[in-house]
Amino acid sequence: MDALTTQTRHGEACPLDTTLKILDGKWKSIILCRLMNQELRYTELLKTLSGCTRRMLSLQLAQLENDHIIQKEIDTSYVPIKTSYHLTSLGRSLVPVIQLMDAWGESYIRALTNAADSDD
Amino acid sequence: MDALTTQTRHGEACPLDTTLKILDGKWKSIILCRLMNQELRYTELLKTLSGCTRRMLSLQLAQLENDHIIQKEIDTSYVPIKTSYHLTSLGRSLVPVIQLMDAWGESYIRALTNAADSDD
DNA sequence: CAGGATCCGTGGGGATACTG
DNA sequence: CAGTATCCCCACGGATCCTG
Repeated sequence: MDALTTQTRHGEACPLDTTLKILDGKWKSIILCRLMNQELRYTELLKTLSGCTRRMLSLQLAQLENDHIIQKEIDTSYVPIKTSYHLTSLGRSLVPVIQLMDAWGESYIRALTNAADSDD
Repeated sequence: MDALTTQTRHGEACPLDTTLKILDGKWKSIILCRLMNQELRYTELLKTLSGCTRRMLSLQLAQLENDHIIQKEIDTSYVPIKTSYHLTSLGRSLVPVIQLMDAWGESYIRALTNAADSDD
């Protein structure tokens, strides 16, 4: 538990905060969900993220790549350049964490729903 | 894995995103770390968060309370009002999630450190 | 002691246009 | 196709002051 007592977001690295930083950002988590089971192209990804601008997608992808969570593959062999994104091994190691967070979110939502039901 | 395919942050609830929203905020995660093993007073908490303004602390605490993660106790029995904060049962259910995220962050940092070492 | 109200700056993100 | 560059706005958060 001592590792959790660090200062956070203002000085030295706190492991928990590192994780949050990597996951945070308007589209990071859903992008990771999308890439969890498959490789995807930039435009493919964009189409699955309704509401996300290209600028935003670029920024989020750049950050994830910079954090070594995803990797970009560029195919310049023919004219319309094709790029694709897939998880790195580090990115894959994040999957169980994401799954637990997702599971907790689910039970949280359920708990609140039940509480609301039994309330009024 | 289907639960992870929701749209995120713009429409209906996505469990993973729910978790991120609850944890996100400049001081949320570290506040939870602080309250993990003990109940703390407002000022006590503030002292452990160097750089956090009182306004910020109030906002973060209000959000956590609103999300039913922490609970506030007010003691009006004597003049300088004393309030204290502690985790709710929902908040306690978050602890294992936080621990996994922290553990992953730790291994992530280690991985990057090693990579940097072997690099240059 | 534990906040709330107000004022204000600044940077995150949208819209749009341009490029290899 | 897959981005980058520019402009611009508003919401987040700091500083300061007020209150039960």
